[in-house]
Amino acid sequence: MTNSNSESQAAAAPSNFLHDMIAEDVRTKKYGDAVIQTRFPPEPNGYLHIGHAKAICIDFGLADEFGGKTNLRFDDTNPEKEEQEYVDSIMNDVRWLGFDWERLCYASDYFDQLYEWALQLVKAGKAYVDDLTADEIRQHRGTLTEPGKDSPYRSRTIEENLDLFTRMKAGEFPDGTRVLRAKIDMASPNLNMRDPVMYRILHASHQRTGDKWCIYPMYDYAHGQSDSIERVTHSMCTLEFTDHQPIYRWYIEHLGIFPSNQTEFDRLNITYTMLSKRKLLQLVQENRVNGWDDPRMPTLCGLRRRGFTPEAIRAFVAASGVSRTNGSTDVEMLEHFQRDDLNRRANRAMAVLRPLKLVIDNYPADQVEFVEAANNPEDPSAGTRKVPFSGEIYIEQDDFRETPPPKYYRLSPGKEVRLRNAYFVTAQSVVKDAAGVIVEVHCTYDPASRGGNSPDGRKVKSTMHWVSAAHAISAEIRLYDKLFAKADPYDLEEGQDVLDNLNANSLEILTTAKLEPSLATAKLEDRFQFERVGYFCIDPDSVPGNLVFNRTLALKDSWAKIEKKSGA
RNA sequence: UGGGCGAUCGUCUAAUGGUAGGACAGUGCCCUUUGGAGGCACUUGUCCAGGUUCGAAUCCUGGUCGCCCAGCCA
Repeated sequence: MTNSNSESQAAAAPSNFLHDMIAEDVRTKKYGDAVIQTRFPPEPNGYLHIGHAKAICIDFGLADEFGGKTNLRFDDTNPEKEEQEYVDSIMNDVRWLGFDWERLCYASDYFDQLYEWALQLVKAGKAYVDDLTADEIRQHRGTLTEPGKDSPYRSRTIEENLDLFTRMKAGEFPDGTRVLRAKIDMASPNLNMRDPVMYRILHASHQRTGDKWCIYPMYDYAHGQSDSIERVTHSMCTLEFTDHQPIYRWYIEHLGIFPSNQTEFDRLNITYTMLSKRKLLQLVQENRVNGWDDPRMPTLCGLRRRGFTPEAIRAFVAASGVSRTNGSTDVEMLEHFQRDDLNRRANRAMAVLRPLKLVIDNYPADQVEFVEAANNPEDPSAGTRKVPFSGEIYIEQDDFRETPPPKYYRLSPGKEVRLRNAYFVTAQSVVKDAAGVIVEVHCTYDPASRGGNSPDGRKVKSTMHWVSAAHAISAEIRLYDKLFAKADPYDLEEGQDVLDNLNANSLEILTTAKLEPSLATAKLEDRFQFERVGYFCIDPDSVPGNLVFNRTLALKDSWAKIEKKSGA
């Protein structure tokens, strides 16, 4: 690798407080000679979204930077919400994003150990079985401003606690009748320390442990110890867990086990985007979208189907940074990194989304020529292709105006433009239907301008894409817009729900598009730039002969901007 | 209103007592066989008030504002 490359890479690895912290821990040998160990700990109760991508990049990326390891650990302590389908999708999405784990782990792998440790805490008088109902526990917990009250069962003897907890495990009691609690401090200003529940009774079958257990550990009782078992040195999580850090440490200290350390960072928020797993599930269940992988979804599978690339997502995450502030990154930044990536990699093609017939009156009848077109002007190694041209072609309806507005450089009566890679044409007349709608434009071409240049040096202001009518293929085109109508989806009126801010026009399906014939062989995962239009990919709904393209993103459109300004 | 966390261009983020910088967005110009891409330029910021210091975004004090916590969810 060249010097300048490594320099630019060092510059690209942004300094942030997590990086600095680990660098310091390495410098001071906080963990001796042990390697840096991190983990990505999703609960398999939904699909991963772009917010998780940030956590993944942090957990895996930081470990990588310091020569460490990262485990993928499923936080599967709640059998009522978790499913194998989610486990599978999560593994798939992590790999797709470009990461591979050192070990695949499950919190449920540690259920036996966790139970032994619970026994240990009971024997030490640091945990007790509580017979209070959920409601009574809540009442005893106190409020933000008032301390809680001890449960009447808090002072049970160790023997009684041991007996009861053993019988909880043995399945002697129905769901919800008893819990095991840590004996900490009911007056703590931190509500998480007011005797947190360690185990609840749940006669539910677990997707991995089956019916072995009818008591399941709570997150707080499982997470830190799972980290400890895996000898995780740096346990990164999002800010809302900051208040849990004391309980994370309490269990580790009182059990005397490997001291993993938790550090929190800010969640990723993006404008016009909602990243609540619960609400995303609701969108799916209520069919407000077409599944978890609907291309409008911020899920990784949705973004993938939409045509987003792991490279762009990683670049976006790196650029948006990590801190401890609550903010919301402009969705334009995500779009920028995706366009940037696709601009360099995507082959070009011509496709007319909303066709208007253009007839070249002086073009020899029945003549067909093949013009050469660059596959990617950004990358000469992508080569060229031949595109059929004839006297009847389709152009974009937007590219013709009978009475052009100011600064409109495209085709209008008497105006000469270039057809990309082909000829100069001059509009002569229009044909309208009974309703007065233009159905056909007639023009003449300059045979000397083949390839797109006139030998006399004549300039044109505009270059337009086109598709030969006789050679065009048809395809369904799906255009996507933002899923939410408001930059902040949670900007709600009284009584409104976040789903009331859904953008009613987030999907538009075009069925009359005309595409250049080379696109007939497009395959899943192929990505294209339809010149002057946007980036597109093949949707899995495609079948040979009946192609479906998804628009990943539109190209930036400075004409639309001009038009909007003059219209406003 | 108890506790915790935070506050730097419109947005995200650097600067770790010593020139407030980058990216996105925006604006203007140049260039262009994509009104794409690219190039150049410009604009805008340290929450407030005091203090320490030769010097403060950074340290101190006091405010203000925002986020999180009262699941047998994670």
